[in-house]
Amino acid sequence: MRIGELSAATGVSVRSLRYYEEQGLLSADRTSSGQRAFGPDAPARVDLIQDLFGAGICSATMVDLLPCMSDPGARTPKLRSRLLEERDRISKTIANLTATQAALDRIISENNPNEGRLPGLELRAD
Amino acid sequence: MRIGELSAATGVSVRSLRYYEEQGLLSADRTSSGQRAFGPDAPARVDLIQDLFGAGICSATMVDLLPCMSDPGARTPKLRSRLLEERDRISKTIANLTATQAALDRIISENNPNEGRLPGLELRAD
DNA sequence: CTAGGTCCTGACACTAATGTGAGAGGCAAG
DNA sequence: CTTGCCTCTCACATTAGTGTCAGGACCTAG
Repeated sequence: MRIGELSAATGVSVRSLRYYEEQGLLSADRTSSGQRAFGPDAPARVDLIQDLFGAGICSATMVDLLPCMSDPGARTPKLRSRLLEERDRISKTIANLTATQAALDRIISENNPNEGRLPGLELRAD
Repeated sequence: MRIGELSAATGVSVRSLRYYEEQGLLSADRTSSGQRAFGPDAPARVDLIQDLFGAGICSATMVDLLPCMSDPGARTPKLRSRLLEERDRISKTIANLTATQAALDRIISENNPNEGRLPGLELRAD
């Protein structure tokens, strides 16, 4: 699979895919002429990388974590504690986001007193 | 309240406070000599700003949103839809994070088969 | 063989928030 | 007045991921 195909398959830019490889998140064989040749599980790998990026995990951390994600045999105590640490960080982020979302909801309902009411029964705004 | 006090009160660096003011997130009077003088609600405002930053809302968006957060009278249809949009974005982020957290949990339990077991009853690792 | 589309590397730009440092001025205590 | 700490502005650096451009090499269709 060439890089353009992988890009099309995942929706991730060619530039980013090269970056992922550079960071050691993604491995690719090379053809004799030097072009990248990705294996069939590359798209799933890219999807996973994107999810982890979305969770705010940086590439350096991913480099540490990824080996033990696909291969439980790669577990070490340090790696396990690293996983727990990240899980914790995500938990805290979720808690913060949930609180912020609740705050926004409060503001939204203040700003829109008709929320959830039937049309035609709007409150007067003034 | 001078900038150093506000920094101490909130745990946010002086540099960041100046940045918040520059971005229009935070207002400060000036003394005749040009030093910033923050009002008594500045700490709460800074806390709010920090929460929103934590939720991944950038300063430009905050500039739009903040006026209608403290003042429901500032509501406009555009502002309301902006609020809803951000609330939605946060919802999606929470969903993604929750999924990622679940994935990490799965990996953690694979990596740690003794999770939740009583000490002394560990499974053999090999 | 050639033309067009794809790929390569390398380098520089951008964003957004924050760090850091320089040089200058403010202000309160001794 | 001086000393020491705080503040001011300006400006450049950093981080991480991504965009974009340049110059060159590859490869497949015609």
